Amino acid sequence: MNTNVMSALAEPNRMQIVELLRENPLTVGEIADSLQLRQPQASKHLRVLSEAGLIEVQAVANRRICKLRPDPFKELDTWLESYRHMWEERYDRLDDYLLELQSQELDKEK
Amino acid sequence: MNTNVMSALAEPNRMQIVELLRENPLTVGEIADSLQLRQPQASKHLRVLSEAGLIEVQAVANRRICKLRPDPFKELDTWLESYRHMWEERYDRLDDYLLELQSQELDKEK
DNA sequence: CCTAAATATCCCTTTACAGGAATATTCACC
DNA sequence: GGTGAATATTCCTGTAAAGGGATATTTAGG
Repeated sequence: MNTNVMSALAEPNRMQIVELLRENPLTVGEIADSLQLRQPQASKHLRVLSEAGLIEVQAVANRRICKLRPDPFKELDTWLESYRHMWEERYDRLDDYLLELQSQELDKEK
Repeated sequence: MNTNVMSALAEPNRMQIVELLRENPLTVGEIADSLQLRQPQASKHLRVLSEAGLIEVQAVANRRICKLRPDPFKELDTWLESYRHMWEERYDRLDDYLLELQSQELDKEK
């Protein structure tokens, strides 16, 4: 899985930006206002989100409209797919593992 | 969404540990070997994963068996749910937003 | 008890990154 | 062309976190 996406989302302000943009696209200024960020910090966070492919930015006059890109979310969803069996089926291979460890011990006896 | 989980997964080695543990539980030493990590670094990464709730550790003699916990993955899945409409339905409210911006302009005219 | 294996912790150094403040850039509009 | 609004960029500083190395801790086994 792409850790760039993860680190982009690991910063609380950026996570909030993403959750804001879930509703609808917003300009840089609107984002800064909503989250009580200074404009330069908002711009910096948006750049990180953009480089991670999480948002795309469209210039309209002297504003930039930011909107989410579906791709990284799709990828996250696909990635999660391989973990879903953990809770969808019974999944606790710990017992098996303990047995396996034990048999390794037996092997060493020889 | 919990950014602790995100930052835990943002570190490439920890992401690899998680993907390793998807297969089956493993001891600290096995993880270190698999990923060519020195044992102290492996322990440190595992502590971070543990504090984020991503793994649980069970002591068996002088080994620690690490296994994934489903909860954070479930939460991630739930969180993703609210983004799924982006690709499952047609979702491009940019046009709407541009119209909205325009009408704000018109308001200013007065 | 003593030893070796498995693991955790500590200290140190380096690096990445977030925030603050100032400044540069771009654009619409008069 | 000059002005102000929206945004980007730069520089600086502090801090958190990762890796390396050494050491402490726990446990089984002789």
